[in-house]
Amino acid sequence: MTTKKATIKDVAREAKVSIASVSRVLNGLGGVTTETQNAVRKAAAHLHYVPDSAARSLITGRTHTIGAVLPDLYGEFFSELIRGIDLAARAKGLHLLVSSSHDGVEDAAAAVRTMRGRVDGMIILSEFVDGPFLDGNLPSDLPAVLLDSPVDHARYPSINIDNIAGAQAMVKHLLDAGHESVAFITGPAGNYDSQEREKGYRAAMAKHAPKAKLNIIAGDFTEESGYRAGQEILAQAKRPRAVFAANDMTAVGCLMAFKEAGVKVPEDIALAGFDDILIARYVTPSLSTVGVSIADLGKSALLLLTELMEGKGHTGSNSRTLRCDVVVRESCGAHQTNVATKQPPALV
Amino acid sequence: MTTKKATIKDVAREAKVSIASVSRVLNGLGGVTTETQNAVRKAAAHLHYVPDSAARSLITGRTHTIGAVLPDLYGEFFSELIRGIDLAARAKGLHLLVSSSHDGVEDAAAAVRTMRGRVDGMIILSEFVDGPFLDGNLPSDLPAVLLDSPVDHARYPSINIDNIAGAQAMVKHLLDAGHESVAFITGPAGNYDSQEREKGYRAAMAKHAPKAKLNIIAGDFTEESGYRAGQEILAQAKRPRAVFAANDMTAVGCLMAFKEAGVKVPEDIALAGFDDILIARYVTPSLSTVGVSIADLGKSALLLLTELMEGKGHTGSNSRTLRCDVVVRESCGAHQTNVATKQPPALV
DNA sequence: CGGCGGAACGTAAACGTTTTCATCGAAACT
DNA sequence: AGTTTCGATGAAAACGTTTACGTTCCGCCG
Repeated sequence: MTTKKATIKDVAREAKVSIASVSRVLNGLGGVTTETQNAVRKAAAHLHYVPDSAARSLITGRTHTIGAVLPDLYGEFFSELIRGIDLAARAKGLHLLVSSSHDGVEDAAAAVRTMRGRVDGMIILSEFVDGPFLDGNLPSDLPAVLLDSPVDHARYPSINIDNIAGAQAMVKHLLDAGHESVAFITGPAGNYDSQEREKGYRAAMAKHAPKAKLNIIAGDFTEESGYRAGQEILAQAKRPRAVFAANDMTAVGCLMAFKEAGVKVPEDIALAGFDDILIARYVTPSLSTVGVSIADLGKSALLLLTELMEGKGHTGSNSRTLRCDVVVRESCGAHQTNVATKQPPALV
Repeated sequence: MTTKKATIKDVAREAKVSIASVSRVLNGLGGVTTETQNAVRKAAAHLHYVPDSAARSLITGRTHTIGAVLPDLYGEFFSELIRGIDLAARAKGLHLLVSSSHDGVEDAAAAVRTMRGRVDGMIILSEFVDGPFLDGNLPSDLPAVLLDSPVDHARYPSINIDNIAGAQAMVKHLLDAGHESVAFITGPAGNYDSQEREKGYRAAMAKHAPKAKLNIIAGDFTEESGYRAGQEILAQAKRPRAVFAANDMTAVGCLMAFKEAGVKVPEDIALAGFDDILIARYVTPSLSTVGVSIADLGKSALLLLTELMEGKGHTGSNSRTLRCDVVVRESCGAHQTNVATKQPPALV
């Protein structure tokens, strides 16, 4: 990195060709002798030439950058998501412009707007986006994919976690483990994920324990709310045999309440969460939960976005849904080589 | 977002002025009548005009974007760091280009190079950077600040966590709590943070327990290595009364080994980590540790970077160091309103 | 041998800004 | 009243590319 930066003109002069030829060679457009190709490459290398991305963007209209607009996520979710997006983006030769920590509509709108013209596409994860928001803040020709969003917009596909199936599977698992009554602690009232998970809970109960009564306690995804919900549950006349919290932090709070009251988990009451955050493995007892590969979510989003960017418009049905898995640990009472639930031997 | 995008010419035509005046108004350069100002603003608003950032970058040479190059960090550290940087950047009207998950020199070098020309400055956190790396991959006129790096480069300042002081404080705390012998579990051999923390351990021991023998076990920052180290410690002829691990994950692994062996923490042996990751609060017993405000680290880095970008070059001494604090929880045996270690009443 | 097609290459326009410089008029001075 | 000064404005250059279009040259076919 010695002197001033070399331009395409310098390369052209050094290689004794026109700038058009330099451009052709460096972009691999063909129509150039191998001879001049070599001359150009040599000159470019010699001068440490790097094309000016601003000039290029100006004329091509492409930035080779995609933008990610994210809310104030908890650590792990955030890092995994970015990791997934970034890795996939790099593989496609794209840069990643990040704007995180938005906690209001106006905040998110501002972020989206300032990215205008700086990106070729966007990945948006925000509970505030809806149809009007998108129509009002996104240039109509900018490809975008929505993450974990209920909105079904004609122009923008979305990728969702299969909350319903995941919750359903966990509730079934609890039921199968012999806990005939299971309570559910919700997330914040308007939250999409929470609503979906509740649907899963209801569906599983309806299907596998039709005569059991539903037992739904309000929470808001915080540890604090889980703690209160736990106390509430202990105060109930007829305690449930198991508790399924809408996310892991809530479950952890609930666990604290149980511990404090001397109620044993899972012996007295089983417990499960959703998300499989890192902490889940380290609380005592370790927390059974529903896991999602967040990195895959990010990767899928980017891949879908690049498809959009490469012309094929949103056909209206390219939304995808990502499956999630029950991860069994100690808190649900069905852990380890449990002889009772062991599989029958294979027939061969 | 109705039609095609409006350019400065369109605004000029609509406002019946020259493009120069439009530019002047929109950039607040003065030398324009309030009358024309209004006309321009009105026209711009009417056309939904947004200046083309590529064209602007092309001529001004500034991108209003800063780049962050980061390794494969664990969740919380990563998200907090980005959050700190992003928030500070937004406050300064800067965008954030992220490239994460680098696990090799070549990887990091590539990331740095592709950002060339797209950013006005860089924040780099990588164990691979050293003098030659910087000289070879960074344009000489590009401001950059290093995070948590030992390199003392004339051109690039760095911001470091005060590992030594933090470790020293924790060891002193353990000693003060009555644990006369404390062992130390290191991080990976070449790791800078680990080395600094070890220095702190040695310094504190030398100062506050000069006759005690040093007891250093090798680890590598992983939970697994902590587990092995824990077993090793239990096998020692003369067990230490306390263990200080170079990071929290190691401490957690160590804790698992102790639990498994039926050794009680902190009664039989006290334990402390470093980093204050989220998990530290949730293990049983909760882990005493040394906390750092990572978000502040990111924020400081950005602020320092903007100073560099605003002209005042690196004076050679604008490296900063961020203090960290002992956070006392259960595992060190000095928790709660411990009368023995209460402060004497103030003299007034 | 003349015309023609195509490959290689160069010229110049275009992208949308910022910024220098010249112009113009009016106000302010002598 | 003539001249100067100054503030507001516009014309045009410049930034570094890509790309449409022309030009040249060569080989080929009729």
